[in-house]
Parts: sequence; C-alpha cells; structure tokens
Amino acid sequence: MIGLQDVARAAGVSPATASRALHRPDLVALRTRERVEQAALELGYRPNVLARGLRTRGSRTIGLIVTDILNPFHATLAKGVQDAAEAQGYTVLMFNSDEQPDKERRALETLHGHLPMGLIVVPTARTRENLSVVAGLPTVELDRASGLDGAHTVMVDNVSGAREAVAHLLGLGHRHVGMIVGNLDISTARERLQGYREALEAAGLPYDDGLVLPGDHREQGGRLAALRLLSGRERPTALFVGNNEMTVGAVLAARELGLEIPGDLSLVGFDDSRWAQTMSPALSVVSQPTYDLGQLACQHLLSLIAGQSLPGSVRLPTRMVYRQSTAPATVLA
Amino acid sequence: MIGLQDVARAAGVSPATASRALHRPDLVALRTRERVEQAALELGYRPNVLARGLRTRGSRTIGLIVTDILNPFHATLAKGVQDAAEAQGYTVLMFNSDEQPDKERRALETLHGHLPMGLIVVPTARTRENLSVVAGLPTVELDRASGLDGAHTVMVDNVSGAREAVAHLLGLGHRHVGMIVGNLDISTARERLQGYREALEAAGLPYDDGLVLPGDHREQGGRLAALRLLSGRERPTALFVGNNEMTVGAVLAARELGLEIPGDLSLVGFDDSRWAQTMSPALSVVSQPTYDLGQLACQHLLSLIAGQSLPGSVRLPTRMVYRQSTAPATVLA
DNA sequence: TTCCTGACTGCAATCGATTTCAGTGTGCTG
DNA sequence: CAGCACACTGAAATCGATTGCAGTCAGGAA
Repeated sequence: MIGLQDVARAAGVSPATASRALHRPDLVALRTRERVEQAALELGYRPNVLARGLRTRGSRTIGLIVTDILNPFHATLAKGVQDAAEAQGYTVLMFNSDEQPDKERRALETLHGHLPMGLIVVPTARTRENLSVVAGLPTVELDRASGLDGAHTVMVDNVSGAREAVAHLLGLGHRHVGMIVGNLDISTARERLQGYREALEAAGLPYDDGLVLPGDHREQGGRLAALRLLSGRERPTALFVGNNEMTVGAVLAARELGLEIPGDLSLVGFDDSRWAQTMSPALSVVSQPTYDLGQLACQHLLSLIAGQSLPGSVRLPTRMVYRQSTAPATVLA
Repeated sequence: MIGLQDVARAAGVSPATASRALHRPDLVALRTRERVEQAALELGYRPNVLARGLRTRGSRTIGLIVTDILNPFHATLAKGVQDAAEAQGYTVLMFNSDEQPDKERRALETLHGHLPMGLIVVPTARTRENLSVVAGLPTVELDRASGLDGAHTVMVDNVSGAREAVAHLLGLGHRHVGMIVGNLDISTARERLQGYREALEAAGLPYDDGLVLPGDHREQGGRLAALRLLSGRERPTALFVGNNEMTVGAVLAARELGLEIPGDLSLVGFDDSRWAQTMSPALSVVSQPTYDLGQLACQHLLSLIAGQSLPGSVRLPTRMVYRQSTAPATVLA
C-alpha cells in the first residue's frame, strides 16, 4: 500500500508537509504543493481512512440502519441516503435490522466501533433504548419517530396521507371501510390510523374497532389480516392498507376469496411501487417521495455534523395517486 | 469513548494484558481475564475498529459493489451477502455503480482506503480494468464475469436457463421468437443470447438478427426495444426478455400497442419478482436463486480470505416457472 | 549590519489496539 | 538449596495520517 510516507519521499518533503499539501494547500508553497500532488498522482496514493479516522476522530463515514432492504421502499431510502452522502464525500455503512430490536442493537454496537460521524436510522419498536449505545452521536430518524425526546426526524405526513385515502373511499360511498394498520409500536402505523379516524370523523361516521386489524408490515401479515377482515359477515367494501408489503397480502387474500377489485372491494395502499402499477387493476395508492426522504435525511444529518442547528422535525407531503382499484360502493339497499 | 486503556485501568492491568485477555484468552491467567472481562462489560467497552484495523491491517470489513440497489434482484443479492457476512462478524461496505464504470472506479478507490479484506462485485462493462485499483485483494465476481483471468465468479447457469425458456416458447409452436438481450459487454447478456441460439438450433430454426434487439437493462430500454420489435411487419408472436427491468418495459410496450398477453404475444422474462407474480396475466419466468447467490459469494470470499483455495467458478441452476403469460401460437396459416 | 517578520517546513507527539521482547515470580526437579 | 522451566505480565514499538510547536531562511526595516 502506498502511504503518505512514500509520497513524501518521492516529492522530497516530510510527511507533515505532504499531508498539508494535500488538504491545507494554503499552508504550503505553491511549488512544493505541485510536487506533492504530482507524486501522489503518480503513485496512486489513497489516504488510509483508518489512520486518518483514528487521528482526527472523523471518519467521513455515516451509519444507516434500515429495517428491510428487500422492501423497495427501504431500498429507495437507502439509495437517497447514499447518493447524498457520496456527493459530500461520505461513506455509508449500511445495516439491516429486519425489524428486530436485537439486530438493531447489534448493528448499533458494530457501528459504534467504526466511529461514524453520524447515524440515520429507521427505528424499530425499541430504538429509543437502543440508541443509548451511540449516545451523543448526531442522529436522524427516518420515516418513523422512535419517540426519543429532541430527536431529529424526517418523515412524510402520514396523517394527512391516510386521511386523504380514506376520504376518497368514503367519497365513493363506502360505509364499511376497513384498515390493516401495522404494528402500533411504530409511529407511522399510529399516524396512519389517526388519519383513518379523522376521515371517518369528518364524514360523521363512527369508528368501529372490528374493522381495524394489525399486521406485521409483511406480506403474510397483510394477507392474514385481510382474510379475517374479508371473511366476516359484515365484510367491508373498501380497504385501506397501511404499508406496501401488507397491500400485496391483501390483494392475494382478495383473490383467494374470489373478490373482484374494484367490483367487490375497493383498495388503497400506502406507498407506491412497481407492482402496484403493473398489477391489474392498477392500484390506487398514497405515494411517498421516498428517494427525497432519504436524501433529505442525509443532508440534514450532514448539516447536524457540521454543527448547524436545525428544526427537529421535517415532514414531506404525500400524494394520492388514483388508479383503478377503487370504485363507487354498489348500493345493495 | 471508552478505550482499552480505561478497561485496563479499571481491571488494574496493563493495556497489553487487557488486549490479550479479550481475544487471546489462553495467554492470560484465568482470574486476570475475568477481571478484565468484567471491567469491559461494566464500562461498555467497544474496540475501536479503526485503531485495530490500522495495526492489524485486517478490518473485518468487506466491500460490495452492486450495479443498482433499486433493482430487487440486486437488493436480494446484497441481503444474501450481508447476512452471510454478519454471521461471520464481518461488516459490509456497500456501494452502487449504477452500471457506470466511472462510479464503479470511484467506489473502488474509496473502498481501497478502508482496507477491506475482500471484495464482492457485480461487474460493469469495465470492471476488468477498474479492478487494478484494488489489485491483490481477494475478489469474487457476482452474477456476471468481468472476463478477468483467474477471477472467482458466482453466477447462475444463464445458457441453460435461457435455452429452457426459449425451448418452451418454441414448444408452443412459436416460430418467430424475439429476444431483448441487454448490453453484450456484460456476460449474462451474452450467455442468455447463447442459450437463445442453442434453443433455436436444437429446434432446427435459423437465427434471425432482426429478432434480437439490445436494451440497456432498464425499463425504458426494454420498452423501446419491444416497441420496435413488435411494430415491425413480421412481428414476433413470442418474446424472451433478458432481465427483469426490461421485462416491465416489454409488458408496458405490449399494452401500448394493444397486444394481449398471452393471446397476441407470449412472454417469458429472466428473473422472478413481486410484480411478475401479481400482474395479470402472471408472468412466466426463469427464476434465479438470488439470495443464495449472494450468500454463496460471501462464503466463497470469506474462505478465500481465510486462505483456502477454491474452484474459480460456481454456477447455480435456474428454474423455469410456468405461469400465464405464454400460450400456443395461433395457427394463421 | 543587525534585527524582525512572515512564510514555509520538519520534528515529534498523538489517536487506540496489537504484539514482540524482556522481564518477574512461582513451583518443580535434582 | 540451587537451578530451571513455565506461566504471566508489562514496556515499548508499531500501524499511517495529522498537527502543535519550533526551527530555518529570505527579505525588509532601522
């Protein structure tokens, strides 16, 4: 490995000068600097990030923990974060928590040893406690809020997104609108449920516990919840599903039960995706600016690292996308 | 930050002994070791990976470069790699090349500074040259072969997968089977084309240049290629598409042209996915053991790092999945 | 000429963990 | 009782880059 030593020797200067030439150009005579730069180039010098990080306690590295990289939503978040980080010369250490607090904790511990300069995390149910592992590290919570006091969060406006979706269904005349909600330990689930309730209230309809079922944010959980919800005697004629994977499950459940969409069942999902566009009928969804969310979180974090003080919480708007999975309620009277 | 110094002081020993106690237990008296372990636990000691890596030149870190994390195929590869790495206590530094040799090169340079112990890369068109940046580093090529001599590769059997898909279409009576092939600088594209040719040959049919169009591995490229292929006078009655994203494009193109699948056009894609299963008609595909591919590549790399010598190339089989996007050719006479 | 200033440069310490080498002390053998 | 081997432990060097401090030198002022 080519070290700064080698560059210095080749340029006929001390390592100290070589170091300064490369990143504090104003402190070095022009001709010296040129010699060093030339030597560095010729030798293909790459600074040893470990040594530098050790000395400066600044690794130009940030940590990212998402809950499920296989979920395109999270993959897109990750891409947004990475692109923004790379643009500023930062490297991202990415981990998966698989929604498991234990894995999240281990990821945090591993991360801690790498001395990252900041952290972006999509919280799990126990992030609030887990974050003590990296206490003091600038941290941004992405997509969800752990509930930690004074935390910086970058999220979408879940309440109004959900409200709009449910209002749309109610506007079509549906009176039994079910919801598959997700794990209520997680802020997005709570907020989307809140939006659902607000829409009902605005329409003067009562909130019915029996129409709201939790899922586990995965396809299987969505499918099971939908099967139960749609097999009851008073089956809902419309369904609002709280995340993308569970929506797949709900579609599969409807097919299993022989329910036509949107004829027998109107469906709206939260978060858009490739399959939501290509399936038939194409799915109406609450679309999120996912990539922007990731980028913004990263920029926010980098500002934080730079010592700027920023508003604690950022909300991006969602956008309702109308496709073919919703239809007016048939009047059975 | 709690350092080894602190642990040593708390345990009343020298840093040297503390270090040994934690990872060379046989060299330290039992009681000393216990004191150190206790102190480490109480103080919440986490080794500084930077310092350790600097000293040992072994960071327990591996690099991973995929071409597009937004593509679920690559996301799945990445998950496989990460899970396998984590199981062995390795941390993964992941980068995206976005299929661009320049970005790949920058990723390699950044990676190099982090002193990873090995590298897994999904090659782009110019990986062969780019790899010189990390010359000497144990490297495994994943999904594709860069063509580098003596490289270790973990791939699927593209030729036989493609052959099987095309043979299926031919078996249904199709005589004009088109292919959207991908960038021929990339080994998977070449191999899948090879399979296409072999299937034609086995059926005694001539190879027709006009039926084979390149795409760029993205949705848009697939769509444009399909539009051209399907707008000609002698339009193919069946289409084999060489990767997942381009297949979406082909489906969209068919819809634009008002072609029914499978009535007017039989379609087989390479690589399965969520949307291939939920779209209607559900898409027949050549399915790949994607997650296994990633895991295997990582295990292979870790063995390499451990100094074992291994077979240079591993091939996993594909599996043809028959769904509803193919039908017998209508006899027009 | 002498002294001073300011622009550069180099020495050496530093970050934290590992590891070589040189002790120290114990117990055992002859 | 002397001598030795062995089991432990600690001092100090090391990895490579950065940086506080001090030194050199040229040019200008007095």
